[in-house]
Amino acid sequence: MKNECIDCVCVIKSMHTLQNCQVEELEHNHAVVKFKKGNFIIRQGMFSTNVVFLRKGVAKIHIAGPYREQIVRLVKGPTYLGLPTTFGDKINQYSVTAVLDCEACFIDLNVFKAILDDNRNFSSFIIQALSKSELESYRRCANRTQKQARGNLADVLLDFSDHIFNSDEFFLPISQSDIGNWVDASRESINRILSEFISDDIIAMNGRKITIKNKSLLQLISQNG
Amino acid sequence: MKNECIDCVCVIKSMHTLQNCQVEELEHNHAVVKFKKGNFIIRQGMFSTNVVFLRKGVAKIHIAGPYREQIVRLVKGPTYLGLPTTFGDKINQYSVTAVLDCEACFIDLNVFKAILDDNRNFSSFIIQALSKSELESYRRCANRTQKQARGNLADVLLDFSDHIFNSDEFFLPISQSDIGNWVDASRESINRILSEFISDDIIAMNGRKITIKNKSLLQLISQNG
DNA sequence: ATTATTTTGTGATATGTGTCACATTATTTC
DNA sequence: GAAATAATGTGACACATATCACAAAATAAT
Repeated sequence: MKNECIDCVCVIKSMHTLQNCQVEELEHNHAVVKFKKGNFIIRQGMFSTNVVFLRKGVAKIHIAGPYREQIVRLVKGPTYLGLPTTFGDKINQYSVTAVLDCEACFIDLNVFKAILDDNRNFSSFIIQALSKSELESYRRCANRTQKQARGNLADVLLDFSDHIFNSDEFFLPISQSDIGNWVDASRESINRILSEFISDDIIAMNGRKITIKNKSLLQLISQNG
Repeated sequence: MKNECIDCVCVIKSMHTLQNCQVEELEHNHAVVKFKKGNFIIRQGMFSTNVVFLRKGVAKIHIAGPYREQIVRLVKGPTYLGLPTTFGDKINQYSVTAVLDCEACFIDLNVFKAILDDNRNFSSFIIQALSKSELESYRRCANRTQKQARGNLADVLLDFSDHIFNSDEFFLPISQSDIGNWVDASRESINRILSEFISDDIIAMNGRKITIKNKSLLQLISQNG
């Protein structure tokens, strides 16, 4: 358990000025928790005084919409999870659920803030992370609304392949209805398009195992709606 | 021109620790520029070493999508404009266009960063602003995708009335096609729904002047899709 | 003022996808 | 390992909205 924080990516990245005493303070004010897939890591509406750092695993961020839960993004550790939720309010503004087994580090908010105050590199690291994240949501917005289901599903598959699993062969971590919810399509549409992709020999499916067989065509579909 | 920065909302908010020398440094490293409606304030793809603070006016943030420009949000001064764009990259990642006459303050990025480093209150103010902004985009995402055109248009009208103009009577600052683009509907649909709202006596229109006549009904429509 | 351009208004039609319905697997759960 | 629950497959159909096609206003440009 020793030196856990030292190994944390975000700590490493701002190591040059994060003093040993600060690392130690982190060390004594955090708790590493494991989550099996399907479990909540952060729950909308709950009171919280922690910052959460996702060390390992994949999780979905979802928020209560007017009718149903809406998945807004999928994240992969290592990354901070609860920054936007934690800074505005002490009540969590969205939920995070593990879609694969996860390991998360809960840091006391006050300790986190104190280190943020003491350490300019750390705070600028956080500012950059938040900025990137917002940019990403702009891009997603532009993509999702302009493409139709085929293109968005292609995007999701490419995202899994390129960013989450770094392989052309992977197990779908979420159900088809979740994919549908995420890209704003019905479960049935996702299913139909997947079959279509299979019969067009773009992918192969074996249960939830997906093999991308024609990536360039998939990229084309992703681009052309 | 003196004491311009002192009057800036963001400066005021972090005044307790922003030292006079810092304000002065801001004072000497910024430029206030006026924009007529329709003009670019920030242009995607352009090199920039400034942080932009929108002092007055209303502007739209839009980003190049796969097919067309996509409006992602409307903002009203006073607010920072280019934070996400400026921190990741020196190339602007999206555009901002004045939809009403605007007044923006261009601050040198290095000066801004230096003050950020020196001033913990200021940087935590920025972190909070970014967090809020990201939260907002989650919420918008959940709303837009789950509601249909009527509900989204109702949202837009309420947003104008409640947040931008603070009045039940206002001039639409953007065209119907822009509204359509923003809420992911066609110009024609927006037009038809507006007519519907008029004949249902929910709003009145006189050119671009809108009068909300039945706000509670509008709120109902906003909630129920 | 007169032309050019952008916005708005409205029908007719096409179409992508949602919804419903039900059968068939997988996967939990006890 | 049986029962219960959740996740898939796939057809038939409905429907919200996009698209196309023009006409009429309203703005902007010369």
